[in-house]
Amino acid sequence: MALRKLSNEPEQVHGRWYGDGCGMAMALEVLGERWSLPIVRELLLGPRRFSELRADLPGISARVLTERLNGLAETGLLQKVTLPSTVGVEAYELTQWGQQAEPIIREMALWAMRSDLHDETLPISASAFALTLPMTFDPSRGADSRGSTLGLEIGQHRFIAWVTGATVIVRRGDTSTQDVIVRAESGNAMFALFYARMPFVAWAAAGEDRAIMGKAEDLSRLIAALSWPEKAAA
Amino acid sequence: MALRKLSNEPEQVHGRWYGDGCGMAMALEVLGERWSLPIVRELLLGPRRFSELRADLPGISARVLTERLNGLAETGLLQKVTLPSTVGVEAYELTQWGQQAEPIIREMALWAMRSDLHDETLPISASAFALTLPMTFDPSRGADSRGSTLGLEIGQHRFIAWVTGATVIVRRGDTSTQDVIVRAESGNAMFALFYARMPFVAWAAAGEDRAIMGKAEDLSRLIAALSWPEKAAA
DNA sequence: CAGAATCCCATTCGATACTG
DNA sequence: CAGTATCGAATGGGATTCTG
Repeated sequence: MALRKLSNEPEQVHGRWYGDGCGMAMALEVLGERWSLPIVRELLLGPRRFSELRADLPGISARVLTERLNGLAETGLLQKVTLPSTVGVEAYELTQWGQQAEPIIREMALWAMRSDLHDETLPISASAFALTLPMTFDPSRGADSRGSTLGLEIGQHRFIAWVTGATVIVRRGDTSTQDVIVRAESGNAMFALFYARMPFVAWAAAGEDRAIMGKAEDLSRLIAALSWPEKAAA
Repeated sequence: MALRKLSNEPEQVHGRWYGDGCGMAMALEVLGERWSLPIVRELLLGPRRFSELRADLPGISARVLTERLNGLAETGLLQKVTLPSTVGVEAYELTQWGQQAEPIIREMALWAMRSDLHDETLPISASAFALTLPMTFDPSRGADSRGSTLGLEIGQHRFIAWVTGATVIVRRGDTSTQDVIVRAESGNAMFALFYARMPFVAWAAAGEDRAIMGKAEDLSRLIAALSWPEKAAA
């Protein structure tokens, strides 16, 4: 294994461990199990509750989610917390180290986006969409919105985003006071607006609960600064 | 699934696929199986033969290696080639797209290196060691070696490396004509020299087939510019 | 709602042996 | 050397049920 032993488990010279001193192999042992990375992705923008994770990761079973959360907590990627805001609500939050896995997820996503095999029409979670903004932001395309803030409402999810220097910051947060607010029912609907670049009016009319409120020009400027990676693979 | 269907496989709504439009999920479907990323890592610095891969990935079975090579070839990450140098020798080579997976591996490795759980004393392959050089190179630490080249001899492996601008380039290649040549029996031995920073003489004496030949000061300068990430996790 | 406990099947992995 | 073939064992993980 590429992990120091956490407890006194039986010596397993073969078995599941790579036994490889390369850091990548150790990362695989911590994050390589099925569903681990999607869970981390869902937590990157803020703590989530068990049922929220289940809802945002269609296909995961309660059993596997429990196992992964416990495993990731044992290895120090996340921890169970009681949210200060509401009373007694428990949630899972990335540790600092877990948060630092973001570049791994970013590079995987950017790599996949460049492939013809990637199917953008599949359902995409609110978090996954929100994370594309910093991934695809290209500061050379302008969009210095003088501190203008964007509110993103995707189903029940609420994010705020703003451009600072060469990057976009995204967090979960209250959308009500932002300069421009965009609402849609799903990440895929947001994709149509931000990357397929449907005209605002047509886009808003194409769904039940879609809206663009506030300074639409700020939104235009941000969208213009996003660039989906070009397809480069066979 | 997050892959467009490659052929007419049975519709598998559940099963192994994430069904997630996020690029990361697609990457997991292509690269997430056990041994896939270690195989790609071993190919990053140049084509390798079947038996070489087996030797450099201790623990992989012929069956799994075959399966992975075929699978990765199907998805376009690598291809079987006949090496031009020797007659009729077949090997596996990354495609351009496969080569672009390097940032994924780099971020995973850098992330793991920062963890206390990472055990650097485990065996490390020659390729994995060679790949650490560009990962840990910090141009702000000097080491502009005026085009000086380094030959790395690790067991039967031969790499050349040189500093260009802010990065280190590493490739498989002939070591005989380089400015300074380092030879050792394993990646771990190299680790002791480059990162544990044993004094050259003591280091060379600590193993059977170790040597530093040529301009030792060039080697010193390079080593001084490498910085293993600091441990940052619990 | 948040998980623990069972059950059970499909897959996968690894070891060994075999072949062109 | 470059894989195939076969087989046993482990386990991953989906579905269901139960509990506090």
